[in-house]
Amino acid sequence: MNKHFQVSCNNCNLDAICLPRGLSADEIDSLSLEVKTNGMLDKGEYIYRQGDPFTRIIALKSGAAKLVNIDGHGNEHILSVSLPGEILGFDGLYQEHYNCSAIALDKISFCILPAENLEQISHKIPSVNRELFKHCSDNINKAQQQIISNKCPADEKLSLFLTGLADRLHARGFASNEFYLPLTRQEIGEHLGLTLETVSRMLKQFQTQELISVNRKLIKILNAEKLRAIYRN
Amino acid sequence: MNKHFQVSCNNCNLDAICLPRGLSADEIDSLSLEVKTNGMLDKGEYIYRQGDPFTRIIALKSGAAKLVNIDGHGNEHILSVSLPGEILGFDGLYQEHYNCSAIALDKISFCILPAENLEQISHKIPSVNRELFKHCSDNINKAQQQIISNKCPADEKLSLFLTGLADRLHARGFASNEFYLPLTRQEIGEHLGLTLETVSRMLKQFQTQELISVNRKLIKILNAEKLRAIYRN
DNA sequence: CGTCAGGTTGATTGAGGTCAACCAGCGTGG
DNA sequence: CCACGCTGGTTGACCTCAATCAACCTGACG
Repeated sequence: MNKHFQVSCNNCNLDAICLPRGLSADEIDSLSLEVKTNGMLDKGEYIYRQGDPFTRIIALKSGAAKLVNIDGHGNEHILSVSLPGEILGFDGLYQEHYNCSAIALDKISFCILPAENLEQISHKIPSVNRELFKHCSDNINKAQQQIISNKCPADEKLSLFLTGLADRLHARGFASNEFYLPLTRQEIGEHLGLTLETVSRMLKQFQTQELISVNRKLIKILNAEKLRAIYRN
Repeated sequence: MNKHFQVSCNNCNLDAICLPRGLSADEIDSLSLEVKTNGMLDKGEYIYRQGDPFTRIIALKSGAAKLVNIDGHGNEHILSVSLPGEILGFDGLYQEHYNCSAIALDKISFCILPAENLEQISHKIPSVNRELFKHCSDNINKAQQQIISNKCPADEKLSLFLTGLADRLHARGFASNEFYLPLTRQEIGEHLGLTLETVSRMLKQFQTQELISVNRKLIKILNAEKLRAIYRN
């Protein structure tokens, strides 16, 4: 029975968050056969590029990535930060070309669902189809939250960003009150619609309020309640 | 052969934009059997409500709708304005509850794809499955564009909003240089992240520059080129 | 040790929010 | 038919938050 010696869906520790969520053992087995599990990239490398033809859906296994769009003015926008268990690439389905670039923030590993297999997998395993839709819907929800949080003041933006990140890390079994944030101040700003100076000042402010402590890119949340409360006013 | 006397996918004038896009005649026939085509609502009525359990996907047939999310502060955010041929409701798939309310801006008519039929349709007609994914992806793309355009100055926001609307109307065969915008200044502001006063001032500015003319909610685009150029700086 | 990217801090400015007054159109009821 | 109130819209004065510009600091690395 031990057909798969590599780490794959059926022995992956992310099965509760990633595509296999809610699938039977048999279904996960079938899924595993279609998924390539050997994606690896170093920090700064591209998983896919804005404008590239759509060739695959990606499941992030370890590390983190950013989705970056370059607009008509040449300005970079970080649309989202992706964590292990999240599925990237749905943005490319509509126009058959990716709408943004996915770039590794860390050394990352990931699984690949080739576009040409998508239809048959969906057809063969209806529950995978359902999960793909759910992840797609999750992307819509996250983007909508992003739209909303982009309209609030700088301190609330940063509070939402940090607590949101902590929650997502927690859901994946990582430490959530102390984590390494693999983004520069510039990048945090590009994500939240702020300048790097404002990000720096807000982080300082949170530190003097003893809500967090910051050591370069290591963030420690000291008072999660009060940090969350910033958004609620 | 004339099995369907009601307006349905196989005799709908939106087939090139809506779900039937790219389907064969037979496939459209099968799809028609699963879709309820008799949705009707008056201005201000809810198609679905934020928090409601996910029960259906909606295809807007005529009129316009807004997607509204009410945030933790009680503030309304208009996530998008929907036009005929667009598919609403994917936001509810992930959590099995709608993430926002869909509200008629006009007298509208729409088609309904009941959630309980979704999986079997997708399975029976793979090309419908593909189209559903594409529309889902389109939603992601539009949300991402929204995130980006929310970061630019007020005049660029309004320019993007008006030209984007004109383009979408044009693609649906409507007049695109003169249209009725069924939103108050307040609502335009809630969509673009501006106050109603700023919206009013920007509309005025565009009028004095003779880019548009405004009569209450009737917008006439006088100089599309220059209007577009505002975004490009 | 010099260089350079990333980060902090301060001074100044400006776009857009806020507050407030006022106006236009419109349905209602005396 | 007009007075009334009400919603939506416009306009002006003022203020605030975060952008901008600039100087300087820090740690990593060749």
